[in-house]
Amino acid sequence: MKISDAEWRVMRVVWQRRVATAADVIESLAGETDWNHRTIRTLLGRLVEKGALATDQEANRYVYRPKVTQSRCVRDEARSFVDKVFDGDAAELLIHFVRNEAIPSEQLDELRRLLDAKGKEGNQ
Amino acid sequence: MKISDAEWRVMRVVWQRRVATAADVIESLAGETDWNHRTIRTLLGRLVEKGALATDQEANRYVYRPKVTQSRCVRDEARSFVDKVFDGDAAELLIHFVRNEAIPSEQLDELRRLLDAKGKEGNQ
DNA sequence: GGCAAATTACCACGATTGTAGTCAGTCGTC
DNA sequence: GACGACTGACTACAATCGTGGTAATTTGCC
Repeated sequence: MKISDAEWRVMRVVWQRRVATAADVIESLAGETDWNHRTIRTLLGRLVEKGALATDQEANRYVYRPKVTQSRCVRDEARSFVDKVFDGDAAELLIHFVRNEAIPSEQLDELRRLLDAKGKEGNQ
Repeated sequence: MKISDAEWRVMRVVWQRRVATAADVIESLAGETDWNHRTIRTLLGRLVEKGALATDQEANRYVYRPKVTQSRCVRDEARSFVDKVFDGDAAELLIHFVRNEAIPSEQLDELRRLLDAKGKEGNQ
């Protein structure tokens, strides 16, 4: 299941709120985008078709909730990104980002801890 | 300039060889894909239109060479990926990958060195 | 020197994506 | 109880993408 750029914006809102009506999503995105509300409704509909969201009827409208987890989608998306750009070599991607992106120091520390843990686990 | 998944396969070949004829690319990809040679020629043409490749006429055919650097494209692609999936937070991406991907130990070491260097530079 | 193979130029076609519009029902309000 | 606001259903439409076909030209080879 392939979630497009615009659809990711919508999914992130629903993942964050856990459930949301169309109006909720429209309101959440009003600050970040200038999308017409119809655009957002279209995206919600497509996400339901794709199986990324499920709906519950409530009164006269739908309540949307995620049918796939965010971490699952992140994994898939990351995998296809790394396949495309780094020919599947995730370590190359990491090296690229560490070299090229500003990283706050707490997160640097967290990364060091993760790397150390990974080193110790026998790096399978 | 947006390079599609299929186009990336082609670009990676040209970047690696620095210059390549269509036949070179077709041969290089023969092992990895089962694309028709016409497909690859179409992709090469589109990449020239997009300004990602330049051509030099040589005898009766073209020699393609990159017009954009790989690192530039990697940066752009990585940026839009991290915007889409992690809302622009590159550190979150790194943490995700370190957690979820197997990384050979030499690359773990390299990452540690990079992190240390980054920590010392005053993490701007 | 004629023919098969390679090459470029141009066309095709269905799927997906971004970005809405129309139509028709429902519901709260005056 | 009429009307405007909100909602979902369906439709639209151009751009991009994956995938490849046709036509025309060149060219190496027999």
